Amino acid sequence: MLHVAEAARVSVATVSALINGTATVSPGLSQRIEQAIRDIGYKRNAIARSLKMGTTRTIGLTVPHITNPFFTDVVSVIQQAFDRAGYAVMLCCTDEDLNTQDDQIRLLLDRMVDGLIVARVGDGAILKRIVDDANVPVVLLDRVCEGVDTDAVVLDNQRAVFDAITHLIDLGHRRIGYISGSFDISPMHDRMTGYREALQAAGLPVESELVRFGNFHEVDGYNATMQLLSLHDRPSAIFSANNPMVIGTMKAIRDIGLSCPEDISVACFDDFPWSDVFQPQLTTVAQPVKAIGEQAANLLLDRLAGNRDAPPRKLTLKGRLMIRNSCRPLGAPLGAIAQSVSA
Amino acid sequence: MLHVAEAARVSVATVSALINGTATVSPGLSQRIEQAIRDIGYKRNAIARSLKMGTTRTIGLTVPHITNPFFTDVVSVIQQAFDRAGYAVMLCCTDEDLNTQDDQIRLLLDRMVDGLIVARVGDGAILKRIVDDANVPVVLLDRVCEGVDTDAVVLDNQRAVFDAITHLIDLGHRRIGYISGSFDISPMHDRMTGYREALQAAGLPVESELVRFGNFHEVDGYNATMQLLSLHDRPSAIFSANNPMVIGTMKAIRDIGLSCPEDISVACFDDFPWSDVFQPQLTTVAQPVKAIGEQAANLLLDRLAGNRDAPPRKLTLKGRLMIRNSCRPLGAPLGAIAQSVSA
DNA sequence: AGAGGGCGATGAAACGTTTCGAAAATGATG
DNA sequence: CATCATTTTCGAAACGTTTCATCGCCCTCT
Repeated sequence: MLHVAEAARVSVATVSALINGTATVSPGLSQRIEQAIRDIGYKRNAIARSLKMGTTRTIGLTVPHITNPFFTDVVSVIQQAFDRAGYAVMLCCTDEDLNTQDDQIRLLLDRMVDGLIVARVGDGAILKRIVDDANVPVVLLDRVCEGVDTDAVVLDNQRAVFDAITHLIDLGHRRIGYISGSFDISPMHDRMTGYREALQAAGLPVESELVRFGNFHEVDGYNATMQLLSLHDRPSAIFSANNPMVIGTMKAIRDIGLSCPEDISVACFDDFPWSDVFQPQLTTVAQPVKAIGEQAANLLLDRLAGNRDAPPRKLTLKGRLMIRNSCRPLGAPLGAIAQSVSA
Repeated sequence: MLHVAEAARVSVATVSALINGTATVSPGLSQRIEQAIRDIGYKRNAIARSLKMGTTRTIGLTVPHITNPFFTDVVSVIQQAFDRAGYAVMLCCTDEDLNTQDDQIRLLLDRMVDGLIVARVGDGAILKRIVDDANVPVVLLDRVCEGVDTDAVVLDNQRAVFDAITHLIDLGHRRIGYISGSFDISPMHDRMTGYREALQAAGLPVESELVRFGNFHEVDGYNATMQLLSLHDRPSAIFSANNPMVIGTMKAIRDIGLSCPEDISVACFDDFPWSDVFQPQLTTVAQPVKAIGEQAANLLLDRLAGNRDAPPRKLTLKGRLMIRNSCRPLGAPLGAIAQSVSA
C-alpha cells in the first residue's frame, strides 16, 4: 500500500479510503490510485488488516471425522455458506480425541478466528472453559453439552430412534440388537433412550445383552455385531447408532455367513448417497444435513453480524425414517419384503 | 504481552525472548514472567506474529467437491498431516467452478497462507498466473496442468483405466460404454486415453456413440447412462470415470428395469468404503488415497521447511483394480460370476 | 471582503508481535 | 580495584493496515 501511495503521489490514508470506500476521494486521485494498484499488482494484506481490525473473517470448524458421511455433508454445506458470506473456514478433525480437540481449538483461537462451530468430543468441561474465556461466538453442532450455554443445532435423536425401533417392532421383531457409541456425547445418550422407550412402549424388555458399545468406527461395529450374532438367542434385527459402525455390521453379517434381510434385519443412523442403489437398501434415519449445516452457519453468521447478546438459541431438527428393504417383516414369507419398501 | 511485561516488571522484549526461547533469560525473571502469564491468562496473538514474521503456519487446500469420497479421504489425510506439523488448514470447495476457484485462491493468498494444495478445475491459464505471482509453494493434486511447473501428485490414470477396460474385455465384453468428465482436467483426458488404448490393443473399434460426457455429478452419470442404454445396440458394460457419476449409472440401470451384473456390467473409478458389503459389489479402480494425501502434504511441508529451489517434483502413483462381482463374464452362465470375484 | 461550512486529503498513532543494536549488569582477570 | 569480556535486559523500529484529528481549500452567505 505504501508503494501504491508513492506511485500515485498520495498518502496511504487516501489509498485506504478508496479501497474501503470509507471516505470520498476525488475522481482524479481515484484514477491515479487505481492505475497504481493495477501497475503494481497490489493486494491488500489481510493479516495486517486483521490485526488492526480485530477480525479475521475466518471461522473454525471442528468435527470428529470428516470421513463420516454425515459430517462430510455438513462440513460441505457449512463451507459453502461461509464461502458465500466471504469467510474462510479452518477445518480440524479431532478423531474423537479429547486432547486433539483441545489443541485444535486453542490453535484456532490463537489465530483469532471470529467464531467457532464445534461438533464436540468427550467431556464438556474443558470445552466449556476454553469457550468461556475465548471471546468469540460458538455454535455447537450435533452434540450439545450441558453447562455450555451457547447456540446449538441438534437432531431430535430420541424421537428418531424411537421411530426406527418402533418400525422394527411393527415388522414383528422382538429381539433387537443395538450398537451405540459411548455415552459421553449427548446424541448417543438420547438415541439409547429412544431405543429403550420404544421397547417399553411396546411392552418389550430391555435386555442388556442386546446392547453393545463401540467407539464409532467400523471395526467397533464389526466386533459388536459379532458378539450379538453369537448370542445364544440371537437378535432378529440390529440397529447401529452411526454410519461407519453399520459397515462393520454388514461385514460381520457377511463373514459369519448370514444375509440381510433374510437372516437378520439391519437399520442404522445416518443416510448416505448409495443407500438406494445397492442391495440390501438400508433402512436409515436420515438427518437433514443441509438444514443442519445451514442453520449452524446462520446462527454463527448472525452472531458475527453483531447480534451478540441474544440468549442462546437451540435448534432441534427432526430426522426422517427412510424405510427400505434391509428390514423384513418377521413371520411373513420372504416375498413380502417388497411390500414393506417405500421409495 | 504488554500487560505481562508490566506485571512481571520487565520489557516486552524479554517476554518475547522467554516465550520463543530466542535468548536466555535469567531464572529469576523467567519465573516472574511465567507467573504473570498464568495470572493474566496470556495467549500469544498469532495474527500479530504472522504479520511480523511473514508466515502464518496455515495452508490453503482447494478441492472440487468434498463430498466426492476420493476427495473426502484425501482431504482427511492432508488435514491430519498438517495438524501433526502444527499447521492449520483452510479448506475451500470450488464446486468444479473456475471463477469460484479463482476467488477462493485469491482469498487464501490474501490471508497469507504459507502454501497451497490445489485440485484444480477448468483452464489452467488463470491458475498459472495466480500461482506465479503468489510467492508461495503450490502442490497440484490429482490434476496437473501444463504450463504450471510445480510439485504435483497424480495417478497413472491412463494405465489404471487401461487395466480396468482390459479386464472387461477379458470377460468377453466387446461394446463397453464409457462416461467421462470434461477434458479440461488432465485425469479425464488420460483416463479416456486408457480406454481407447485398451480397445485398440484388443483390436476393438472405438465407437463415439459409446462415449458420453458429464460434469462429474450424479445426474450427469444418470443422463449419460440413459443415453447409452437406449442405444440401438446397447453396450454390455459401462465404465464411469468418477464415483458420483456411477451412482447415477446405477440409478439409471435400476430405473430402466435392468439389473447389474445380469443385464449389464458396471465398473468405475474410485473405490469407496461400502463397495464390498452391498450388492452388486462394484469393480473399481482404487486410488491410493492415503499415499496421495501424504505425498502431497510431504511435498508441501518440504518446501515450507525451506527447500524452495529444488526443481518441481511430479509423483505418479499407481491405481489398483479391485475386481468384484459387478462385471460378469459374457457368454458364461450366471453362476460363473462368483468365480470371477476375488477378495 | 471576511467568516463559516463542507469536502478532500493527510500525518501519525495504533494493533501485538519480533528483532537488532545498544545498554546494563555480571563475572573474570590482571 | 580497574578493565575487559560475557551475559542478560531493554528501547525502539518494523510488519501493513485503519482511523481519527487536523489541515487546507473552495464555495457560499452575509
